[in-house]
Amino acid sequence: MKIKEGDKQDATEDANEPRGGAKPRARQRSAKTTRDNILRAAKKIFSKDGYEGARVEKISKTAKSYDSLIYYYFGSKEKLFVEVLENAYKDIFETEMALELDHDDPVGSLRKIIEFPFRYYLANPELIVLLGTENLHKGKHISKSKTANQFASPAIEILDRVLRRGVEMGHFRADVDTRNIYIATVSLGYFYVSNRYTLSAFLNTNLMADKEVDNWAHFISDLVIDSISK
Amino acid sequence: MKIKEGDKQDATEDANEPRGGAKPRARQRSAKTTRDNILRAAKKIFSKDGYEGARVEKISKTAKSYDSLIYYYFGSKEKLFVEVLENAYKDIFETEMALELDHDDPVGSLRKIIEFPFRYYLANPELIVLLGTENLHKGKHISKSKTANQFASPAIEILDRVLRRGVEMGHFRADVDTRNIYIATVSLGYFYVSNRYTLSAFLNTNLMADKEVDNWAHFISDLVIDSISK
Amino acid sequence: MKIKEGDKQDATEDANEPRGGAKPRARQRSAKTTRDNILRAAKKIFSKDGYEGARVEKISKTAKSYDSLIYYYFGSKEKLFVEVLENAYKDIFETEMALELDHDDPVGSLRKIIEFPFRYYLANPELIVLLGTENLHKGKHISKSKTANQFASPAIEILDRVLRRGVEMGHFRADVDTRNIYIATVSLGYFYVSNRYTLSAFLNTNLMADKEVDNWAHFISDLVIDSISK
Amino acid sequence: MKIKEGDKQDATEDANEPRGGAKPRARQRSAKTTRDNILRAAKKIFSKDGYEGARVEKISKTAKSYDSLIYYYFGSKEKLFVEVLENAYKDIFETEMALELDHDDPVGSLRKIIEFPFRYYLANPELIVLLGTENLHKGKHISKSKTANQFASPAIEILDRVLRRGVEMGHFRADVDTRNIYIATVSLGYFYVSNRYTLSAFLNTNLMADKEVDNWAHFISDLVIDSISK
DNA sequence: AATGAATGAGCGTTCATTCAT
DNA sequence: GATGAATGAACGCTCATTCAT
Repeated sequence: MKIKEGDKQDATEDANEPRGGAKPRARQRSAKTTRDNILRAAKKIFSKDGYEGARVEKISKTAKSYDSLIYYYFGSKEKLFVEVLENAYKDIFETEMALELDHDDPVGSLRKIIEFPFRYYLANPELIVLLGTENLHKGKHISKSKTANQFASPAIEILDRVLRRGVEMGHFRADVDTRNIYIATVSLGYFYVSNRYTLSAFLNTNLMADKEVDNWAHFISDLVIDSISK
Repeated sequence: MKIKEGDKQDATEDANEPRGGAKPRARQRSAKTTRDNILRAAKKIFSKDGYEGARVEKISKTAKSYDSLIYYYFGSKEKLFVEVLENAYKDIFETEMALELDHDDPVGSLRKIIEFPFRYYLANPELIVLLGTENLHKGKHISKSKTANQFASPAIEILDRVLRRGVEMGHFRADVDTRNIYIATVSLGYFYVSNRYTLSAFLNTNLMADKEVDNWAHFISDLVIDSISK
Repeated sequence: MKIKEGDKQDATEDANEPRGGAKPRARQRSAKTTRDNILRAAKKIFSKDGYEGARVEKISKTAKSYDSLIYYYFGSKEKLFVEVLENAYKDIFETEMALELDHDDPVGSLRKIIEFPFRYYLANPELIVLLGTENLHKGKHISKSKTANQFASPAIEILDRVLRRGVEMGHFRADVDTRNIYIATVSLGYFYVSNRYTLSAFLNTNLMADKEVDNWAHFISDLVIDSISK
Repeated sequence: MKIKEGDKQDATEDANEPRGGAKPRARQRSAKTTRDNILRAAKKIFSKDGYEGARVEKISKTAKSYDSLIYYYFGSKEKLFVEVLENAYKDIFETEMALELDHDDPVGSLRKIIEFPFRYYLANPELIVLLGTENLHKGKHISKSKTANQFASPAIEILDRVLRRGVEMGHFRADVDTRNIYIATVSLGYFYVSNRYTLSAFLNTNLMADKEVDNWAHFISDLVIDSISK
C-alpha cells in the first residue's frame, strides 16, 4: 500500500516564480504563495513542537515570511492552527476515500481499510500531534469547525459497505458492528505510532524498524478479520 | 472491575501536621509534605495543561507553596515533570500487578487484562497527557529514567502466563503472539480515551456515556478473545 | 448663540460621484474626495483616540480608503495630524470672525465673545484633544505651521475693538488688558469642557447637563464683565 | 507663595542603601524601594509622554528595574497609571489643605487660594498630562478610584469658608457662588499652563517667562476678586 | 526550609510605513 | 490613483529561574 506522504517540500519553493528574470531576488507579492508558505510551515512546526511549543516567530521564519503576515492572513496563532488542523483532517479523509477497493473481495478490501490508518499515521505522524493538541484542549476547535465533522461518516460508510458485502458473501459474521470495528481499526493504527517512543522504550525494541512495522500491519489485519470471520 | 482512581485529594491537606505545637502560627510543614504537595499539584497541572501549558507558578500555588521550592526540591520544571511521569508509570504498573487473576480461568483472566488499560486510562486520563508529552518529545525522559523501563516486562509476563495457560487448556490458538496482543490491548484502551473529544465529534456521540464505555469494554475483550480462540 | 458643529457627516458620502457613467463598477473617486475623506476620518479618530491612540488603519478604514493612500496624500501620520490641526484652528478662528457684533453694544458684544470659546469647545470637543496632543508635544507642529499662527491676532483685535468701544462709552475701566481678558475668556471656556469628566467626578455633578452649561456660560460672562466694569 | 515641586530626585537614589558596605553593588531587595522607584519613574514618563506614549520598558529602565516587576507590583500598565494618578490627586489636595490662611483677611486668603492652582500646575505640569489622559479616556479611572473623589469637597469647603467670611466682613457680595468661583479659579490656572505651548505660539510670547507668569497670577486674582467685590 | 523579590529572555501581537501591481 | 501585500521594529506582558533574607 502506498500512502501519500505529507508535504516535505521546502516552504519557499515558488513554482510560479518568474524564471530567468532580471530581478531574481525580488520577493513574490502573491497572497496565495505567502499564505501557503505559512500554512506549510505552520503544519511543520505545530507537528514538531505542539501548539504551545510552536513559536510564531519560528513559523514565520520557516516560511521565510514575517510574524505580522501570520496575523494578516490568519488573525491569530490559534486560527492558524485550526486551519492546519482542518487541512490535515481533509487530507486523511480524502486519501481514505481514494482507496481502491474491490467490491467482490471484501476480505482484501477490509485488510486495506484496516491497514490504512496505520500506514497513514506512519507516513504523516504530524497528524498525531495535531490530534493530541486538539484532545488536550477538549476538542474545542473541531466542534467549531465547519469542514471537519463532515468527514467521518463517509469513511464509516465505506467500511460499512465492505463489511455488509462480506456478510452477504458469507465471510463475516452477521452481527458485525461497523462503528466498533472502525474505532478499533483506527486505535490499532494510531497508538502504535503515537506512542512509538515510550512503547519502544518499554519493549526495548525499535518499533519503527520495517520488520516490526510490517509485522504490526499484518497482525492488526488478522486480529480484526479473525474476530469477525465465521 | 474496580480501578483505583488517581489522586483527587486536596493538595493541601496536611494529615501529618503536628498538633498542639508551641508555634501555632508557623507553617511547620515537613519537607516531605511540601515535596509531596508539589508533586501532587504538578501531576494535576501537567495533566490538565500539558507540559508547556503548565505554569510553574500555577503548580506552586496549587500546592500552596512557592516557585522557588520547586527548584529547591526538583531542580527544574522538567525534572519535576519526569518525577511525575515516573510516578504515573509506577502507579499503572503496580495496579496491573495487583490484578487478581484466576490461574484456572484464562479466558476470564484475559478479559480482565484486556479491559484493564481501558478502565485505567478512563479513571486516570492524566496519564494520557503525560504520555503524549513524552512522545512529543521523542521519549527523551523515559530513556534516561532508571525506574520507568523496568515495568513493562512484568506486565507482559503476566499476560504471557495467562495466554500460555489458555493455550494449554485448549482455549487459545498455539500461535498467539504475546507482545502483539499486549500492544493491541493497550491500543484499544488508550485511543478511545485519548481521542475521546475528536472521536466524539466525528461520530456525533458522547463516547464517555456509561453505555458507550461498557459497550467498548465488552467489544475489545470480544475482539481480542475471538481472534485468538480456536 | 448658535455654534456650527463639527463635521458629523458620513465620511463616505460621495456627493460628487459621477452619475450614469459608463463604468458603474469603478470607484471613480476623485483625488480630492479621497483626500477629504481621509482628512475627515482623521479628525474624527484623532479626536476620539488622541494622536498615539489613533491607528492609521482605523483612519483609512473609516475613510473607506487604504493606509497607503494616507502616505500617498499626506506623507506620514504626523503630517496628517498637522493638517487636521490646522483645519481645526482655521475653523474656530473663522467661526469667531463671523460673530455678528453690534458696535454700539459693547457689553452685549463682549458677552458674545466671552461665551464663544465655551460654546465652541462644547460643540467641538475634538479640538481639545487636538490641542492637548499638541501641547503634550510642546507645540512642535504649530511652531512649524505656516497657516496656524496667523489666526490669533485677528481674534484679539476683535476683542480689543469691543473693549475699547466699551471704554469709550464709559462701560469699562480704562485699564483693561485685552490680552489677559482674551486668555481668561478662553481659559474659562476650555477648562470646563476639557476637564468635564474629572471635574464632574470631583463635584459629583454632571456638568454637561443643559442647566449646568447655561449656568456656566452666564457665570463666566458676568465674571469677566463685572471685573472690568466701572 | 512657595509651592512644593514634584519629585525631581533620581529614581535610583536609595536613602536606606547601606553605606560603606562590602557589597556596594548588591541590589536592594526591598519591595518598598523598588515599588517606589517604579512609581516615581512612572510619574515622570507618563507626564512626559502621556499614557499611550509611555513605554513600559522606558519606565522600568528609568526606575533601574525590570518590566516584569511592574507587573509584579502593579499588575498592568493601566493600574500603574491609576496609582500615579491617585498620588497626584492626593498631592495637590494635600498641598492645598496646607495653605496657611488668615481667617481675618479673607481678601488675602482668597488671593492665595486663587493663585494656588496656577502656581501648583506651574510647578507640577505633569498633573496636566495625567488629567488630560484621564479626560481623554472619559474619566474611567477616577470613577473607579476609591481615594480620588473624596478630595474635592474639602478644597471647596476651604474656599467657601473664606468667601463667607469675606461676605460677613462686608468685602464680597452676598450672592457669591462658591462652586463657580472654584471652577473659575482652577480654569484660570490650568489653561495657562496646559496650553502654554500653543498659546505662546499664537500670542508670539513666551508665557513662561517670570514676568508673564507674575502678570497672570496678579491678573487672575484681580479678575476674580474684582468681580465679587462690592 | 520558607518567603518573596529580582532577573532577563522571549512570547503573541500590533503598528507605522513601504513596495509592487 | 487604487489595492493590498510586505517589512521590520516595538509593544505590553509572561515565564522559568535565581537570589537574598
